[in-house]
Amino acid sequence: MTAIRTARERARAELTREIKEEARRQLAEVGSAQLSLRAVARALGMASSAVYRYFPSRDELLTALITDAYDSLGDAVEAADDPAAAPRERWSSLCAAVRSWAIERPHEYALLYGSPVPGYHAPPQTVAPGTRVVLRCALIAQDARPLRPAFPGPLDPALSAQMAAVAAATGLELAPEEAARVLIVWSQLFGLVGFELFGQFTGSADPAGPLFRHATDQMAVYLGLP
Amino acid sequence: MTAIRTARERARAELTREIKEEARRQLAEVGSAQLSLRAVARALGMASSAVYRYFPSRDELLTALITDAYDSLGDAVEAADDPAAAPRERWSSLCAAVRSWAIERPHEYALLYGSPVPGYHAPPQTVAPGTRVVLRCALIAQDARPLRPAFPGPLDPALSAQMAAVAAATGLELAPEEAARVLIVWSQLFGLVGFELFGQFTGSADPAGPLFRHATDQMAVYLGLP
DNA sequence: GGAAAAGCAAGAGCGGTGCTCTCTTTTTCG
DNA sequence: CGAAAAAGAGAGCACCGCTCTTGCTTTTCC
Repeated sequence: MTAIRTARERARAELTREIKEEARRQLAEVGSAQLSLRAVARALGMASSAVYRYFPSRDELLTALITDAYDSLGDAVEAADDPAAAPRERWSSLCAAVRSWAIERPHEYALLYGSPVPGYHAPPQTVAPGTRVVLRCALIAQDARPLRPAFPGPLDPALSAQMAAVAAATGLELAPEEAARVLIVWSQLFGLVGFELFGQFTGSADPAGPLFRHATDQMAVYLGLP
Repeated sequence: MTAIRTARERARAELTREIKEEARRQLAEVGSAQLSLRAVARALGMASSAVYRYFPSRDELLTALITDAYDSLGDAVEAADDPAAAPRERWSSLCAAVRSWAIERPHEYALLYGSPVPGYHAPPQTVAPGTRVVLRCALIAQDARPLRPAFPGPLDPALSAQMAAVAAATGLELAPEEAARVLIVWSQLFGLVGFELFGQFTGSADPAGPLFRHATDQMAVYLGLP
């Protein structure tokens, strides 16, 4: 967080914030691919070329929205998780928080977990905030150790090595098999949310709330939470 | 399938096919939101306005690509499923087929299961071909009955009613709890594939093949396949 | 304090897009 | 054959991302 010293810097920070705010508003209305820098500028009463002083391209603006969204989701998830609660409660709360966040901001969710925006490749700086949710999942699993045994079956050596590397890199105390379970339930969680948001459950589990709660309960059991 | 009688109708069908073909080619290169009707027309050596005689809008062209893609995926999945094989083999083959299909056509996969195309809402005619994969999942489960018991826990009455309605509508002989398990593993499957394609496993389960196989094996157990 | 440097807003302009309209040509069919 | 239907081509509209130039303001530094 760099300190703001001059009035110009203050104005710049303020306007940067306003641009993102307006962009988020339009994103919610028309979606990421229809998000127009010119329209944002118009809404803010400035020339379109002026916006380029703040974001060098439309993709850079989208990147800013992505990192903000990851942070917003991370905040929501971490706020919903009470480390003192029972492991299954923690897991249910996390899942519900992800789902609520997604339902309230479908377009932002799509920005994070839908198709990568066309022609756009996620820059490295979006990686760190993007891991907060899965880290929280892993933390819940770690705090709940020893986990109940999983389905039997040996772990592929390659997978085992990957999981050991992840645990080492993140400092988590999780056996490879446990880390794999975390990744599995994590992807399952977002598979469910994505399917609900993008209409795949239309006509079957519709509304998807009951299936979601049932599925997350089952995932807690699969994960081995006591 | 309406019969083609005149030369004009034949030419129309042929050109319709060529437009879709070229559009698919460009889709693979630049993604759905960058897909340009004008560029398609240019590649085909025709005026952009002429394409509108075949597809009244860009969205209609995308819809055609979507239904084609659903059919292509459905074909691949059904071709990969040998009803005479053991249930777990059937399930593994289905999962592998979905993954292969997706990896070979990431942009088409994104069109189906990524964010809905901006400003675009899936028209009803895409619903039917979109259910082929989940129907095949359900078929495998049905053929494998009796399924091994799931994790204990009562089913929410609302969910139970939804699942019973689905089973009735599709003619599947699946208990509500079993139908719910099918939906869960189905969404899990696409959660995994989507995460791999959209880069969420980058840095952890990377490459994602081992995790994918492990996860699908576990899902087969969860589903209760013998 | 005042000049130089840096930052900023605005406008014009380029090439691209989806889509519509009009005009001409080609094909079909009574 | 001739009318009607279908198809192609081109111009044009409004919008887009992005660049460049032109003035103006603020900051910086001597």
